[in-house]
Parts: sequence; C-alpha cells; structure tokens
Amino acid sequence: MKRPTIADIAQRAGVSKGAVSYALNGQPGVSEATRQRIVAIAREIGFNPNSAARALSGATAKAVGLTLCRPARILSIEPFFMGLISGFEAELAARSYALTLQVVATPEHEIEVYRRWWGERRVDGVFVSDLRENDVRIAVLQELQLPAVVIGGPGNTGTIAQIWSDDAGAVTEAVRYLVALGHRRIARVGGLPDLLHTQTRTRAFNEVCASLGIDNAVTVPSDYTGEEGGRATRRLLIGADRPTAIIFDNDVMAVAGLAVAQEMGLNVPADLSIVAWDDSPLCSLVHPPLTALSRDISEYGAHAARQLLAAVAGERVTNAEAGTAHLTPRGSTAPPRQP
Amino acid sequence: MKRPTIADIAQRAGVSKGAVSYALNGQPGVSEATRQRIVAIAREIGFNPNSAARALSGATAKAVGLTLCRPARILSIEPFFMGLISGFEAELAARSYALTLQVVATPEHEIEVYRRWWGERRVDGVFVSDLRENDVRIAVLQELQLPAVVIGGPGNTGTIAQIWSDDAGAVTEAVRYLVALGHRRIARVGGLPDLLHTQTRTRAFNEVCASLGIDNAVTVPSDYTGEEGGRATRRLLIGADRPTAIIFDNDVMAVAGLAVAQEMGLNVPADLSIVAWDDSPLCSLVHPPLTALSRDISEYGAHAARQLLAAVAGERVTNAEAGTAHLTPRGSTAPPRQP
DNA sequence: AGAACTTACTGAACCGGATAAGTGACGTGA
DNA sequence: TCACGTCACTTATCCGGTTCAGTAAGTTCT
Repeated sequence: MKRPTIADIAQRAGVSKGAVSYALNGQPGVSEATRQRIVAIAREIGFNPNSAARALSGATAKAVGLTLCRPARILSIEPFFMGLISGFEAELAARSYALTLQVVATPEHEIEVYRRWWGERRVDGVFVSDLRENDVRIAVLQELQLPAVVIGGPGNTGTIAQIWSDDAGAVTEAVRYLVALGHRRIARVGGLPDLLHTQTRTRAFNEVCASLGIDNAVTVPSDYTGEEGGRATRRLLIGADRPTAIIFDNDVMAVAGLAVAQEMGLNVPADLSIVAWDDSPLCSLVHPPLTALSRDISEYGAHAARQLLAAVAGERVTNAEAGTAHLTPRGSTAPPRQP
Repeated sequence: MKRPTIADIAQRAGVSKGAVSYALNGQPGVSEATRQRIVAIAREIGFNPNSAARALSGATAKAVGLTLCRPARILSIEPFFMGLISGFEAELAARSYALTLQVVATPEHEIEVYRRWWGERRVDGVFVSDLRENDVRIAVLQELQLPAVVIGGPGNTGTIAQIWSDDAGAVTEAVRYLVALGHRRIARVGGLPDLLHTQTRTRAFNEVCASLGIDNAVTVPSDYTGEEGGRATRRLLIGADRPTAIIFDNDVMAVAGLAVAQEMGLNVPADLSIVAWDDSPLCSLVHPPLTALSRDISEYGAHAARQLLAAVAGERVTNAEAGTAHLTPRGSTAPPRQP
C-alpha cells in the first residue's frame, strides 16, 4: 500500500505541492476555500506527513528522547520511571510528539546516545534524570545545544532548565510526624548516594533530626533495589540501638524492609514504623499498607514534558519546583511500643 | 554546532558524496584504501548519518514502535513491560535501532497510532502485545504491510509472526505441584478475560484440574491490578468452600492476595498457598517470598526483537515458542493444614 | 592490438516535505 | 489610465542521505 504524499493531494486538488504545504500548516498563501478543500482531501485519503521528510527540511523531528540508566532488574520493578513515562506521554501525544527510549548502562554510554541522537537528528530534545554533582552530561548537552530538561535537582545545570520536587520539605514532614508519634530513634535507608536528590534528602534529614534533638539519626546508603534495601534494613535492626522507625528512599526498598521486619518477628507498626518514598500502588498492596510520601509522578512527568516542549520551541524555560510530596499515613506507622 | 554530513567527509577526502555513502555502508564500489580513509575521517569528525535523510531515501527508519495499552496506574507497577522493554533494547541497541514508545487508551487508539506511524514512516515495524481473539489490530497491520511481531499467542494472526511462552504447560506444572502437596481446593485469579493468553491459561487450568479430579476449580477474572486482585482473593476466601491454594496470573495480584490473606488472619502458607505468575523481584521481596512461575522476560523480549528485526529485513519469520515458565518454589507454598 | 570486462570512482536524480522567490490576476488610488 | 500593492498561487531550491547510470582508467583474453 502506497503512502499518500502531498503530491497526491496536490494532484487531486489541482494545485501545486507548495499550496498544499501552506494549507496543511496553516500558513498564509492560500484562500480559505482552497485550504478547506485541501484539508478535506488530506483527511479523506488518510494523509500523514512523512516525518523523515519534514525533519529533513529543517523542521523538527517531532520526537524527544529518554535514556534510562538503571540495570534491567531495577527498571522492571521500579514504578517511578513508568509513572514518569505515562506523564510524558499525556503531553507528548497531545502534540503528536513521539518518545524515543533507550536503556543505557553508564552515564558515559548515555552521553554517546545523546551524541548519536543529535547527529542523527533523531530527537528535538531529551529528558535527563538522576542528576549528579558536576554531572558530565550537562556539558555535552550544552555543547550540542540539544534542548533538555533535567528531572531532579536543584543543582548546577547552566542554561538547562530543571524541575524537581521539594525533597527537603518532604523528609522534614516525615521526620516531624514520626517524632510527633513519639519516635526518638529514626533511621533512613537512602537511594544511590551519588545522586543529587539523595544528597538533598540526606542533608535535610540530618538537619531536621538535629533540630528536633534526634542525635543518632543514621542514613544507610543503598541502591533502590529490594535486595539491598532488605539488607540495609536487616543491618539496622540487628544493631544495638535498634531504630523504631525507618524512612526508605523508595517504595521497593520499603516493601523489602517490611518483609525483613516480619521475617525477624517484628510487628509493623508496633515494633517498627515504616515510611516509604513515592506512593505507587505497591504501598497499599502489602500488609500493613505503607505510610508513604506521595507525589503525583505522572503530573511531575507531564510538567517536565511541557518544559521540554517549550525549550524545543525556543522559549526560555526557567527552573521549577513541582510541589512537595505529602505524607499519606497508612497502617505502617504508629507510636512506638513503650520499652 | 553544525552537524557533519557526508558532504563534509567527501570534501575532506577529496571524493564524491556517493563514494562516501558506499564506503560507510560497506557497499562495493570503493577501494579498500579509500574506504578506510573515509571511515577514519567519519570517525574523526564524529559523523552520524542523519536518520531523516536516510529514512527519506527509501532506507529504513531504524526505529521500531511499541504501544502500551494499559492505564497508567497499572503500567507503573506492572513489571512485565519494563522487563520486556529491557529485552528489546538489548537487541535493538546493538543494531542502532531506536524504540519509539506510545501509551494508548484503547485498541482503537492503538490502531490510529499504527496508521500514523506508518504514514509518517516513523517506524519500520511494531511489537504487538495483549493479543485478543479476532484482534482488530492484525487486519490493519496486514493492510499496511507494517512488519510486526505479536507477543503472546498462539492465535490467528495470518502472516504476522508470533512469539509466546507455553502458558498451558506452566499452569499445568503449578497445579500438579499443588496437588502433589496435598491441595484439593485450588482457585485461580486470572488476568483480563478477553486476552488470548488468559483464555489459554483458563482452558489449561480447567483441563488439568479435571484430569486430577479437582472438581470445583474456579477462575475468578480480574484485571492485573492489585486492588482487583485483592478483592478477588477476598471473595474467594470468604466463600463457603475456601480454597487452600490460589494461582495468580501476575505477581502484583499475588502480592495483593498475600496482603489480603494476612489481613484476614490467615497464615501463608499453612492456611493458604500462593503461586504467582511472572517472577519479578517483587516475589522475593515480600514475606513470605512467593512461589512463582518464572520466565526470563528480558530474553523473551530479546527474542521478539530478533524476530521483528528479521521481519523488517524482509525475512520470513515463523511462529516460535519461547519456552515454558518453570515453577520456582519459595515460602508461599506448603502442604495444606489438616482440617 | 583491440575488444571485452572489471574497478573505482563521479554526477545526477530521487525521496517528500518546507520555503524563498517569482508570477499573473485583480483591486486601488492619484 | 497607469503605477502600485495585495492576494493566491506556482516554480524552484534545499535538506542529507541512497542509488542508478555513466565514465575513465586498468586488466584480461584472444
């Protein structure tokens, strides 16, 4: 089956290719009557502009890219990225932008992919996640002048806009809540320590604990996987000064932590309170359902997509905070059992 | 920064554009010495062929598409698709193919996306998942002659190749195992009932139960979400003839079922054995860890990608079974408590 | 030695849109 | 009435690759 082109439409309408192009793109240069006739024909024969031809003649590729830099076994279970992608799509689909995905192994590999996408003119812009300190990707994106939006921050990203959620505010709320419940020994199982938002959370966690007189507030670094999260939890629970509450940096680790506590015969929440970060359906799935720091990840993604499309359109995009995760108390938090 | 083109290379090497194209594509028509000189220059200046130009001159778009037809709240937590995508990527990245993703709401919307992708020449082929009976998408793909691979089956897909895993064999193994443990009252919480592989599983489940003398083998239809899976489990557990074992069609529902059992004061596995389908990290995360029907979803995806790339290359691709999920016993299954 | 063939290229057309420049018809004002 | 401007187009060029049809050398065969 042959794809219809503007030449086909031009022939049918008895006009030139140029006229068809003007008509379909809402450009001046054709009369309203002709435009409507052309649009009607285009619809009738099911015309879709060849994206390659369009991209080649200097217009945009109508596609944006996302690289995922996590091992497959984490990606499959980590709900965050799929939520983000759903959010992207809501905005992208509405403007007929495609999303191009690539799973990469390392930030260096990621840079290669950016260079290739740029050289191939495959994407008009990219989403960048997992911002690090002095992130090497930023310089490359600026050198290529590839429009981008950084998801996570705030950090130093030069002219590239960022969008982040208020991690410090969220962790502060969680700690205050636990302290209000009567907890004095609070620990945290953190995400990958070299990610900027992990550092933000750690700093805020330490500050709020200090300000509330919680001295031995400890953060155990982890990597977002269930295995590591479970191990970290076990290490915390066999220590001398066992915490009565643990905040986890994602929900997968929180679920793993819950399983470890149960396996050790601890009652959640009586013996141990658990707070999860990011409130995917996972949190309400387990027993007891997990108290979580909820944020609308889909909306977070949609916001980022709007930013990126604006950047692609050449608008100046400013950094934005996408709101604070708020605490959703469920069955996994309670006052600590009196010793 | 200007993107280097073959014209730049041609000028540097003192040859014509055509020679450069032949050299870089491994076509005959240039001497080995010239080829190496050209390749060296291309590497030096960081040349990447403009994908739009390449696609426009009749070659392939070097991209394949995947549509995801599930609500965002399911996608975010369902590990299956991310596992599949990781598997795709392993093959696609090796051959510099891009993966274009689109989240859709309905099969009709999905068809629209296929038509648009085809018209735009955006993709060379597509992955099709969630095969239904008399699936409307198949006819459209055949009409468009858009190369495709169906993931799931077997079913009637005409000239379009399928790849599936042996669902019947897997459910048979699970039921035999439970019966060997001493279970006589076995239920199943199924996936979306109009999906072909759900029907395959249901048929096989009924058959093996009948052959083993399990009369009241019941399948409760569900939709792969934790909420529905939990509700279905609750309905089964409050019935008069409570099952002693339940097989779930995915791991998310199994985890939700476990939570429901625990919330009802039942001990897993003593009072209720649980078998999950698809063994994502989720299964070993909860307590007790779930016995699961494991299959290598990444490899499944990689296999599908190889098939699709072959189909894109014009090879005749035959249907293939990608292996049977095998039972991985963990802590959620045991002989039933004697009444 | 000359025809026939191979090798290693060159030049130009082509893909399907976007767009700048050109053109003829018509209306308008002095 | 004629210069001028505007409208509604047409024509031609461009984007950056691929590929087909030459073509000028060198090689082989008789």
